[in-house]
Amino acid sequence: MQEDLEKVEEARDVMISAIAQTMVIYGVTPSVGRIYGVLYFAEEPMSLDDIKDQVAMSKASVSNSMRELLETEMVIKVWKKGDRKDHYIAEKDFLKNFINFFVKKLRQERSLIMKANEQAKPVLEDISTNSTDESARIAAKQDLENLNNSISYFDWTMRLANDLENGEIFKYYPKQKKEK
Amino acid sequence: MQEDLEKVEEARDVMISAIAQTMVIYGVTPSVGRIYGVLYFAEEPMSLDDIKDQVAMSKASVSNSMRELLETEMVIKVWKKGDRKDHYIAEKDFLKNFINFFVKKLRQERSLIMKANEQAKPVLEDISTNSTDESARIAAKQDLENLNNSISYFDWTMRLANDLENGEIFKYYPKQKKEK
DNA sequence: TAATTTGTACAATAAAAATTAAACGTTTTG
DNA sequence: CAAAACGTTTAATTTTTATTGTACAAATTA
Repeated sequence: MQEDLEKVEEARDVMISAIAQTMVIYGVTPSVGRIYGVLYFAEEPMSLDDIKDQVAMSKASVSNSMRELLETEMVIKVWKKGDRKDHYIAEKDFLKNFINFFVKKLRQERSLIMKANEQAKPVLEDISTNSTDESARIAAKQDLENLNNSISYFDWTMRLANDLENGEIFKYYPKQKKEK
Repeated sequence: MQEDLEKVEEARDVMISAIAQTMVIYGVTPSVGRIYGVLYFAEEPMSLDDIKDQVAMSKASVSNSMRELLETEMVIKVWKKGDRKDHYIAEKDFLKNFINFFVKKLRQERSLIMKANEQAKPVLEDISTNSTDESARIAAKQDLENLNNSISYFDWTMRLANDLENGEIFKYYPKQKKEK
């Protein structure tokens, strides 16, 4: 059957679209998602030009997208002997991708808020104990409490992030569903 | 001290900016983040107009932002007796917000991919067993394997999402850091 | 019931982001 | 060493997204 290969291609396109849309949910551009999808189904490493042809984008765009995918480690670069071009393959382990992506966000979040907290905390502590303005004292105390709550939130997310990263989480949530 | 209140205001602004930036990481617009930040530090429920004045945006914009914040349950609507306007307060529990947001994304992701899988699976199964075209059979088999891997990925994320939602996760990752 | 107030919908505008074409610096090849 | 091949950078363009002003419907008030 000549058309069977085409049918497989069609099925792949459906799945590639779904993968791209999924990635859009998490904030990447549709093009980046599409490229990852194409690489996901590629039977062998693809060069920039291979990808460019398949997704019909400019080389510059593909190059930028690849940088993003490499940064998040959803794609890795490989060398093909005898070929000067860079080649790329998709990291197919969704769980690994998910964890990479997610841990990065959690750390970024913590870093942002903690930086602000460190700036605000001494000011608020000073005012909450020393100010002669009662309303300022009250406001400062309230804010300090919120601030401390946020710290314990990060304590929690960091425990989660660490266990996601080092695999401890799989003690509680094993990868393999029990067969029956 | 007259200026102490101003210092508290400044400290709040720093933290509001950090909160907004954090939310941007997770894909919301800076304006939405800013509004949440303002509500986070509000001492009482605020009306649309209150918010509009404080963030210097159009009423339409604030209204749209509120819809988004209500959908993700980061903000809730409350009624103030004797006032016709709607009033809003921020859900301050970061952990709750995080879980809400996150579980939603995981479910959305699963739904998208599963829909594509359901479309592709029967086609691929047919080809992989019945096709007379060997290369099509091989490709289809390969794709089916990937597809099954993705299903077990979702099995995992759904176990996690459910436990996040129903609080079981706190058995393994308790909220309170042990005091010492 | 007419006049106000409130929140939202909608079309138009403004702002931001992604995409491209062209130029550039490196590296490789002949 | 000159020419060609790669991949990236840059500035300009296109596309997308967010924001606004205006108009509207529903509810309230006088």
